[in-house]
Amino acid sequence: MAAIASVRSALAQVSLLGELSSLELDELSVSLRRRRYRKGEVIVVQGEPGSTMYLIESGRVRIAATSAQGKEVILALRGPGEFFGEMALLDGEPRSADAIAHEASTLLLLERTDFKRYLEARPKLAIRMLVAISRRLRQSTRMVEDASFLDVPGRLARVLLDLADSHGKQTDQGTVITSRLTQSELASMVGATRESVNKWLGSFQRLGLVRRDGSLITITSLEKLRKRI
Amino acid sequence: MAAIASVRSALAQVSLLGELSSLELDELSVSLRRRRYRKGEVIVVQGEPGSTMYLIESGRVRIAATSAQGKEVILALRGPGEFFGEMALLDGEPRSADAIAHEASTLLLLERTDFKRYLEARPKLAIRMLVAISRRLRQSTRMVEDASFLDVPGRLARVLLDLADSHGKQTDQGTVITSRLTQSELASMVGATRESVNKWLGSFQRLGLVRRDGSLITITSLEKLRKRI
DNA sequence: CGGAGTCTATGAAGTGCATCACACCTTCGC
DNA sequence: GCGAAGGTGTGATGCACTTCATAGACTCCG
Repeated sequence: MAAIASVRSALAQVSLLGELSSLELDELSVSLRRRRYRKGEVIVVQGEPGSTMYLIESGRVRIAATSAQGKEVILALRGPGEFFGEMALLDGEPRSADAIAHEASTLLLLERTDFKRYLEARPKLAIRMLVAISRRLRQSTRMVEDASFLDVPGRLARVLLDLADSHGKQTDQGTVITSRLTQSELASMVGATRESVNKWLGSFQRLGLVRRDGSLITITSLEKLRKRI
Repeated sequence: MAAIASVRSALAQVSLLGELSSLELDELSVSLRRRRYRKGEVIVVQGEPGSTMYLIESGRVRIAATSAQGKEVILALRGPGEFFGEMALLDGEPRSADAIAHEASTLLLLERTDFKRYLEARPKLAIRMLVAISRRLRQSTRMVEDASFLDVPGRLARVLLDLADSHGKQTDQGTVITSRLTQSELASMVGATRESVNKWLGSFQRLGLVRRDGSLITITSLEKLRKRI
């Protein structure tokens, strides 16, 4: 179990924009364990039973699923202040996806029994979680819509805009996507092949919608890219 | 406002397999309004603000989204005992999809203020909702996976099996899908064209996986169909 | 009843995207 | 600093699925 003071200070920077308030985290902090994960380390694997929920203190975690043929879909990238692994804990079903440390990360672990206890005692916390999960459901439904309404360039534009939103930083050049992503990873988010993503990224660049320096992508015009959806 | 006694009796049949327990519904019943919808009537439209949550007393409701080009995706079919419309209410965002009465239905309406009040006072209810929404999220992520892992026949098999699960009735012939669905509607659930669904349904029938009498589909072997995914 | 509207069936042609193949480039560990 | 591994760039070929076209069957209600 992590020392309360250190957890609390760690949470200070997490809680501002996070999915749980600092007050709620303070209360939880006694039950939290902290653990570091190296880049690429597997945190949770699809299909296994799970009794732990994870809070991201620092780093990034990739939520993904792998097909029988070894193809991967990236369902979400989660960053500091966000949580994951709550579903298996709530409905008792096996883990619905894999979670992998996308970069070196430190996570705070909360066990089912503690979680349930807090949840029952604190209606506000439960409502907070309801709101957070609602948002996820909303995002997930939009992905379903996009899969059937949009073609590859449209879905790519969407993914880039979403990344700009969640992992973007304003600069004079435009909005930089701070998470470094390979084209293969982008492809797994888009639901397309690496080759297609490569082709369309090139096209977007030629149209002046994005700029690329190495693997770093900058969106020069969010507006124009939005029209490309 | 519906009379308490009548609502309670109506809820009796709803609550057994439903997403909320009969106790919870009893408490809610004073705040519920009841309303009938004709087949095809629009209950909620995507993009509008919403402050009402709906409980299905009887009938079926189709949750769907429509693209700019007029194409429709059916995200879910909900039946007696299930609810919908809770998301806009929880996170305050506009409605994420349309809701249309798939057949003549009677719904119980709950307003945001009442909903929030109950939720804050009753942690058990909040947890119950968390579980229900978790399950939805799980289903939604699986749809995202399927969209990228499976081809049309695979997705069709999946949809048929899901329907057998949620709207199926065991008979000597196999599992009958009780909701009458046109091939166009099936196509909107599968994420394919009506023509493709037609073709593959035919193929499934020739292989002895399903049987069709008019628009009624019977799955003769769940096992074999599962292998076809 | 009959005819309009909707649903099913099926085949021919077109296309967006995956697959395959290969060259080049970058990065990082020994 | 060099070799291996992983990432990028780009064309050639194939195919799953859509689109388009057309005909017949069902159904419902005036």
